[in-house]
Amino acid sequence: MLLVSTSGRRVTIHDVARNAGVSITTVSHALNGKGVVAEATRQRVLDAASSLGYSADAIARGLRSNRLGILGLVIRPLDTLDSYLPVGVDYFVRFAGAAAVAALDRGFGLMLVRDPTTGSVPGIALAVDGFIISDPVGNDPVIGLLKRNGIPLVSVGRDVERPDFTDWIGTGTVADAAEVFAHLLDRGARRVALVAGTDANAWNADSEIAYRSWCAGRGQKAIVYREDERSGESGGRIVAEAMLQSGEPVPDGIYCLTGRHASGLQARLWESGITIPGDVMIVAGSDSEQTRSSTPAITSVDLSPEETATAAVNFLLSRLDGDSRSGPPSVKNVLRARESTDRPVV
Amino acid sequence: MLLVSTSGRRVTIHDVARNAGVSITTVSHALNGKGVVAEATRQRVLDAASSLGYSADAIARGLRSNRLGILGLVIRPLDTLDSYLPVGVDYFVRFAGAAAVAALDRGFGLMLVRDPTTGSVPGIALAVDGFIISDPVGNDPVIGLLKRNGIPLVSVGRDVERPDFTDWIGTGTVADAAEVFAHLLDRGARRVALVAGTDANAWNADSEIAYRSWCAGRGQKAIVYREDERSGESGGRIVAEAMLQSGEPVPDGIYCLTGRHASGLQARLWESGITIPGDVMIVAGSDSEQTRSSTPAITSVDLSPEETATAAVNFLLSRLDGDSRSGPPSVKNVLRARESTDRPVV
DNA sequence: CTAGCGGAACAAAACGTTTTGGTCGAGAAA
DNA sequence: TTTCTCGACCAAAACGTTTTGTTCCGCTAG
Repeated sequence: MLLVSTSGRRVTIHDVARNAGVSITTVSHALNGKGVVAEATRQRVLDAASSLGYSADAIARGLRSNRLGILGLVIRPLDTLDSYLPVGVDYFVRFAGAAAVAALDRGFGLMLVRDPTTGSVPGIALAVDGFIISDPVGNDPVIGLLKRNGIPLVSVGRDVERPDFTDWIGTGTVADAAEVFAHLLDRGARRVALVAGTDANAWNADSEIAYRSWCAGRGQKAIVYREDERSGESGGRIVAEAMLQSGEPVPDGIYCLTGRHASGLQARLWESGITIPGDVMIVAGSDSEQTRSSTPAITSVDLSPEETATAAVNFLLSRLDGDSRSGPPSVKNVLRARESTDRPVV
Repeated sequence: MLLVSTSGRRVTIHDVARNAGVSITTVSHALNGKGVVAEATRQRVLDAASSLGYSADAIARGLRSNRLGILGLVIRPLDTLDSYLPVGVDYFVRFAGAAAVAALDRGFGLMLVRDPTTGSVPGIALAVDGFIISDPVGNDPVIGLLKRNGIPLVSVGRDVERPDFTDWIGTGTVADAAEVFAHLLDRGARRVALVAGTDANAWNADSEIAYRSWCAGRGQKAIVYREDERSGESGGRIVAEAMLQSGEPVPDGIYCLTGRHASGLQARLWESGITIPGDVMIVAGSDSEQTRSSTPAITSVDLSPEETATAAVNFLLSRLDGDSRSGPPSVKNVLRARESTDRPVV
């Protein structure tokens, strides 16, 4: 005997119950392994469920158990723009994509959300199970909003002005910087400059801190340029211009965080007769299509977006499971050496 | 008098009702403009709601009205890869980002979903209000699955093997091709080749159709190369190699759909002493960081991801509103002329 | 023989909405 | 006066689950 669902409607737990000749309670228990059901009954329920193609309605389940099965993702650097123009797109699409995959693998969906503090947020945005905030700015209002609403969250990169918030994943910024400086030093650089962005996030802040302390340790004067992330290659050219006009000798090693800046910077220096890596070596802080395809190709830090995203998802889910002990995972990035620093080690 | 919510719990419609001294029915009606409520009462309810900071629970609403407030997005070309490696990242991140923004603006969230036909899908994926499928493959199983489940969907680019499915947004593929060929012809190309990808989507298929019919119209022999999208720049080099080895003269105009192929193709030709645009002109079918930053910069079709995504969201939402008349919007792309075709018009 | 226990099942409550189908008056039409 | 209509409001059902509390029954310990 096979009673099909009552009508053309979605097949519900009631249909399964009727089919298996038990109550809906028993069905729920059998399917979720909750109560105590006889093995024979359990089998009967399972059979009925699968033959009917039943799967529990996620919304109804969400209503009852306050678990929707969705994670929210806010990529803050993309919020500072009017449109989602390609600023370090390479990194962010890989990050978002990998986060989606990791979430899916764990049975969750991933919802892309724009800054939920501006204007009206779809109510659904605050109904998700937890949030990942990528690269929060200082004292980030998004973190404030979510905390106020009691929504679990985890960030990628710390909030530099919120020391009490510790649920963030380090992105190896300081270690990366150290590796870059060592790389440049090994190849003979003696006057290393830093080109940072202007967003108030941990990447910029911590890179600069690492740089200054490295300078201090070597007795070198710190040379720091800052340029808006959004300005892209032309911003890199502006920095190059500033270096050329500064009256000081051009640095012989440059750590330029943003890939697009690095590309423009290199192009401009090249045009003014400076050879790379002969006269100046350049390292970009974020590997991208651009640093790979520049001529010469630019040595870059591969920020491991896939690993970072997966770690972020796992970290958030462990928090959701009530595990508040486990510390944040740490991700190891790797420096991709290319022609822009292709000099013999001294 | 201000009665606060009963406890530390979420503030519900009951709290608002109690505060305003009306029934929850009236609150619901007042807030949604549904029934008929006296203006004074409506005000009272609105005040109570805002003073309590009430907003309806999206999940409960979803359960009752079968509207979750989420749109699903599946970017098919990203599914053919193991990881979300940067294949035309430029286009897709802009597309996904713009879709998220457009959805948010209309009060919806955007959920990123991987191919829901493989493995177990989170139930929530099938609970969303509608789907956007970007660049479906022929007879796409994802479209099949969604249709079977009665979930509204819209695709970007048609399913080439599903002529009965008409809810797709054209991406101007044929018009783009025509413009490209005219551009090349105007600048003296007489032997134009097409380099397509291998994915079974409309972009590849329709571009080739347009190309062959253009060839037929001019009595030119069609020269078509196909190369896996995933192979990136090295794939472009492989095609260049094939052209050089073919025994035939190298084409004097090349329409290469994938940006990364175009970049590698150009580099390889250049290395073998062929000048661009002098000997060969190249046009890429998809504008990207790469085509912009190649040397020489490559003339490309700007696929207008922002406009396309916005159109897709609007189209889907109009379908959700039950408007089945309005045809799909059409998006106009623009050809960005650069150095790779910088020859005088003959 | 009876009280107690525990396995197996179920009825009903709960989650927070929206919607259906009322009730209750007051004024208009007959 | 009676009947209708309509504005204003509300009680209860419904959405599809999960969870709580209960019942039933057979068995064992006393």
